[in-house]
Amino acid sequence: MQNPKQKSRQLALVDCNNFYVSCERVFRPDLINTPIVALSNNDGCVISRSNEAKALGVKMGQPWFEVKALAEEHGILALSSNYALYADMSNRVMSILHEFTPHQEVYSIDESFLELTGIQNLKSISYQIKQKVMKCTGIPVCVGIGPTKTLAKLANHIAKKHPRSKGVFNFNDLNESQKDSLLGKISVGEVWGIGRRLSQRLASYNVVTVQDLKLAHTATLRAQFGVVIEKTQRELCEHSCIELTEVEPAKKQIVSSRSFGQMVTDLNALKDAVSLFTANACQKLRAQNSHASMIQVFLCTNRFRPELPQYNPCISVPLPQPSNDTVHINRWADYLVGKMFKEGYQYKKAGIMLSEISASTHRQMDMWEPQEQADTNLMRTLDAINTRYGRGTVTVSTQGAYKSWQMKQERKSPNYTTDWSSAPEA
DNA sequence: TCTCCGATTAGAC
DNA sequence: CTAACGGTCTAATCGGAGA
Repeated sequence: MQNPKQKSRQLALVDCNNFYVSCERVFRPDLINTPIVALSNNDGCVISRSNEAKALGVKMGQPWFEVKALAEEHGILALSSNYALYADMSNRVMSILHEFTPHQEVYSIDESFLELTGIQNLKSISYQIKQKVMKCTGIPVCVGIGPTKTLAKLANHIAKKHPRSKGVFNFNDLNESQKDSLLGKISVGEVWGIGRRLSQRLASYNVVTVQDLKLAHTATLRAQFGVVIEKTQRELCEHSCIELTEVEPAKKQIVSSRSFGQMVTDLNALKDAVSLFTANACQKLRAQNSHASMIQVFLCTNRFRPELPQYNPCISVPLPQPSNDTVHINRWADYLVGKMFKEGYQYKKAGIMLSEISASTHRQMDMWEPQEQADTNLMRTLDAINTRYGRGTVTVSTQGAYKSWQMKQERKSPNYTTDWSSAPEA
């Protein structure tokens, strides 16, 4: 029996356009019409493109060195990613969206689902959302509305793609035959949850368009592709199976790792790098009020250079008791790096993973090992300073090895929103 | 045979 | 001049080990 309330559900997916690039443009309005891209860590790959850059054929995820010639030819400007800036802009956008409904799921740095069920004149509300976000943050967004998350996502895709929609598309406004014909024109790969591999495999079953997937034989689909796709199909049929998650669940594992700007051969540099990763991972752990009881540390050589000797060691250790103390966990991490390290390899990446994560509240305390209290105060202070003045302001130790592994970021914009000294001169 | 576990796969952004 | 290719996270699934 279908719940009649569910039928009239109105879910919006608000997605920022070309988010990282748009953030950069807020502080560099002179770049409004130039083709620009933002690069991943180490200036490795293109991860955000302005419309002009897309039009010139720059692909998402493309390695920068492949794009370089094209970029020089057409004057495409590349910027190193500035996550402090993007996170800050994201927070502003998300809090504005929150003003339109109490029921919001912040799905990613640039997307939010909003429950708008029961609200009248959705079209006008959607334009108000767009305008308010633009006015208050300078970030352009598109709004897609549908009866399920999957359809809201698809509606957003349509809003982005068709200029006539002016950035807003409501799937619920269509009649049945309009829906059929529209879904028949969109390829399955555009559906949330259907990636490249699945699209390819689906094609061999003659499932090519969204409409094909909607009408596919459910039992076969499930047998061949699993439960996830069955949910997706139901969502396309307007049966909501994926709920709004308004409170972000605590992470079950926390990884902090990074490729280095250069190859690293020195043990102390590796230890230095891992100690910073450990500090970041532990801060995330404390931010969600958790403790971890398993830590894993890994080193990697450069897999893109198969002619060089390869070595990718990885050790995990269970902690005697759960911890979120940077100093404590770093002692283990440091020890593990030393244990795994072998001369004669050029290391390109390292990292730490914290797992077996439990809530701090119901942590088993070991009655024979008191102490701790002093350390948690230290950690609180550390977090406060780093939150106030930026990540990495205070770290556990670094004897200057930093520069030998530091990320390559040759094209970073200033920290406009988090650093006074970066503010443009009046 | 059942269950548990780690590794692998696929997807998102 | 050359070499240069991200980082997190989750859920499902699979195959082997052990009960």
